[in-house]
Amino acid sequence: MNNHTKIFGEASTILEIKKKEIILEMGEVENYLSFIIKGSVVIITYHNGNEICIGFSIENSFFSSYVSFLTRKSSQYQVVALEDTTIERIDFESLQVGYSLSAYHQEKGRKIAEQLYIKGSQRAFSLITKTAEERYLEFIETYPNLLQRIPLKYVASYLGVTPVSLSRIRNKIAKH
Amino acid sequence: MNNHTKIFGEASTILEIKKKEIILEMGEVENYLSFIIKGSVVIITYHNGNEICIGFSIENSFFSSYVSFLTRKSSQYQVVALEDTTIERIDFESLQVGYSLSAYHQEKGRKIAEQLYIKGSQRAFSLITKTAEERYLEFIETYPNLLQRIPLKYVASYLGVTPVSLSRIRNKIAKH
DNA sequence: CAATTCTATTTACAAATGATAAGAAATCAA
DNA sequence: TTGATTTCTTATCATTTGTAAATAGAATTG
Repeated sequence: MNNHTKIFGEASTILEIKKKEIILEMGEVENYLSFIIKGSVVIITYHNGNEICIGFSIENSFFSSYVSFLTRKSSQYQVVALEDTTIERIDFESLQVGYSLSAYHQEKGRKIAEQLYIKGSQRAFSLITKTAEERYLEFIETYPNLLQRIPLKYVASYLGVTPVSLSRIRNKIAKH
Repeated sequence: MNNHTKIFGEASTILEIKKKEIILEMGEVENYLSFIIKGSVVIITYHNGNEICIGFSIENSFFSSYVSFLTRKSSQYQVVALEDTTIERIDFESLQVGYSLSAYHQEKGRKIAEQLYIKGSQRAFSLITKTAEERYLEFIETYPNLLQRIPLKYVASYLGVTPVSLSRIRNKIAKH
């Protein structure tokens, strides 16, 4: 990963994270906007004792507990590395300094917000319009081979179903 | 509405829309980012012949078929006025010109994207973590008295259930 | 390598939601 | 206002999904 050109410029830092390492705890304020150079992370929350997967990010995409980052309030989510992962990240203050320096940085910040909006919006669209089975097939399209890289239980809660239900869906599809 | 200070400045226009009027057709490219001065709009799509409500916007909030607006691709959504509505809106080109003129405009654009992200993200969170009943109660909290202003069927599909199911939920709540 | 822990599947039953149809209530338009 | 249309509720039955428990399979750790 030596040929990675920094996304955020000088103010950012490169970080290596081991698999299963917690990048952000629930309740903390998210202080970073991050870009994945290699690996994958999952954003999780807990509800009635169940682990619920809010979203994944893989190489060449941004992640953050972004609402916490934007609002400076404590995060509803935990962020965990699913594999050994390398990220580039910039802290909130440095980013604001960047914004204040130039329209270029403002534009970059806007485009990241827009990109994250598009991703989140497609998620909500799927949850509303599609069945669990359709969402599973869509997941496979969107994240080819991620299925082989991470535990199924995350995929299940990401799709909004239990692991048991996902198992039934996979079984049904396999029978075609 | 004469005391409305323009959000987008000179390049924007004020528009009055009658109830039930279609502001954007499905398949068209969204050319505006809009701010509601008075009234409400609903963003709709159709799936398997069913009308599905993607989201509402009410006075003092922004709306757009935003993914279409950002990507310049045809809109998956229709936008309709739920009541007689007054909006201020700016077209894509003018907004880009604004962006190119100053960091101030870039910042404004970024903040709108962030605000829309936060709204969308809370939606997905609710769909994943909450039951239909909980989402209904949350809806009432988020949009007090909107229930009295618009047809229930939109609320149902917004919550991700059928009108029949919503009716059962309301019945159950009323019995407490 | 063995033991332990974590994941995934399967089954049986319960609960929630969907589909359809019928009728009541509300809204709209002439 | 009156009739027509749209919206909302209720009932029935089918389907999906959830819960719990048992088991099998993987992965991890010492």
